[in-house]
Amino acid sequence: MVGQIIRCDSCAVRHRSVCSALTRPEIERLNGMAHAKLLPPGAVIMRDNEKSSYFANIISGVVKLTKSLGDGRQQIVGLQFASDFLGRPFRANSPYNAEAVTDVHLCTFETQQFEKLAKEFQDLEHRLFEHTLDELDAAQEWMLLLGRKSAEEKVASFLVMVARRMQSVGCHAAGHVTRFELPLSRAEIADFLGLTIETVSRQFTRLKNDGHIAIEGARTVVVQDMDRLRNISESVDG
Amino acid sequence: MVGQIIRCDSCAVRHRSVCSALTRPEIERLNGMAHAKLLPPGAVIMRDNEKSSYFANIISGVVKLTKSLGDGRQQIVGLQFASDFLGRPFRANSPYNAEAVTDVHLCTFETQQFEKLAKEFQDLEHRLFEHTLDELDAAQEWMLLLGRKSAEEKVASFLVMVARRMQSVGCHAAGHVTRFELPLSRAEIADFLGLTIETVSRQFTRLKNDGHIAIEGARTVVVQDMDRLRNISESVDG
DNA sequence: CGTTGACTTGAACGATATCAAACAGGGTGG
DNA sequence: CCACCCTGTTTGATATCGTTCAAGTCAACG
Repeated sequence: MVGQIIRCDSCAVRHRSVCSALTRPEIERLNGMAHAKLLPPGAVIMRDNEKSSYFANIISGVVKLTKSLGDGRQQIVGLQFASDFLGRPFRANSPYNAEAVTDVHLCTFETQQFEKLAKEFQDLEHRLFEHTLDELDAAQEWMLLLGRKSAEEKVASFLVMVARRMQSVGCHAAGHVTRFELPLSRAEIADFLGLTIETVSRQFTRLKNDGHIAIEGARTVVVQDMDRLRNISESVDG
Repeated sequence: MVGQIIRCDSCAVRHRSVCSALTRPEIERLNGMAHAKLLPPGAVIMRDNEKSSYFANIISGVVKLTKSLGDGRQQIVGLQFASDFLGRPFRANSPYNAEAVTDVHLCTFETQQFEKLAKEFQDLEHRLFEHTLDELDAAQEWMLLLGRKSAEEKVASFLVMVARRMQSVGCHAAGHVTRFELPLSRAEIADFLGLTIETVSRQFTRLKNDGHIAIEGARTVVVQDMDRLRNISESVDG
């Protein structure tokens, strides 16, 4: 699980992650403090209110960030994909649980070393800042969804978001059809949208019956018309 | 409305705002580029998706950040109080509307000048970063509320949050009683909690009938037992 | 006073939750 | 290879919470 030293040169997200802020000599330095980690689905990466000993870039896979109420109700407050950064710099404790959703490939850095590096190279801290701003944008967009959208709009929004962030497997050139795998189970989608499993399922079959999507074995979705789906997600018309 | 040059020395939030990161010579420089603004309730400060020409520290008052759907449904995605910072550094357009809720006293900075200053003084950018992290924490906490809490829990959470951020007017020393003015109307509270005006009103009278709070003329609330209210807001018990 | 706007209260409705059962696919042991 | 279970998903029936629609109250103000 805890792997060997990373080679930044051959890193899949070298130019998309926070590392892209670093110059040649700086990346060498980072190289020396990076460790690979391969986690199975369900593996806990960070725990709410507890100190985490490392930060990480996601090389591949999907990570969910969750918060819970005392009685077990849960809410996913963020989904992180390849090239995203995990962990709160300059904070003692994690404000949420982080858990691998798929197989996840991480590139980890010991917190103190990394924060020191961030202080030293302003561009790195700036990149972290930019990433945090993106997270804030996403969070506030999701607040609008959670507070004001109907179940159908929520599910449509979710599909649009996933389609945007997952690599599309189907024929992209041939037109507007897009096929992709859902990284989340129905239960996780429910936790993301503030709904129950049953309601999520019903909305999927509704979208299917209305001809907006096709479903292949619960996890694969084919969007017939992405613009139409986007309209549903924002309730542009009936 | 657009006022004169600010005197940082006598500023009420000098040591709590992002300015606290600045040393003597730096603050002098900021002093030169600051302009006071006094806005009435309802005044629009920034508009979703539009460029804003200035950043601002809130000297006094409350500002709401909102996002809307095409058909008018609205969600408050952030509340900003005295010493908070307004505006998204390093972003072309505002991701939300910002509107004065009360009379608001702002200390504004022209965007380009200010971003230049942030680039120059790393501590200032770092302070902005910290503030953004706080905003993200608040946003994710609110996602849990919007997605998973009942109407009663939402209203209780709102009261706890306001009590924490507004200056308490009542007797604080005498025990657990706390009296404060709500900065938001029922309609605004509804937009903040993802509820309707009617539901908010009903939950207020419920909390009142159950003896958890007293209400004086719609805008003033007296919390009888803050811990009890906090328990309701997190559903610690029945 | 009469009007206005913010808030509260009531009754009926509807969207989503809850409870319960059926279904489907994948893995295991016989 | 099949029967069986296990888990995730779908579907159905009913309940509930919050919304919607409609009055009604109250204080501020002209």
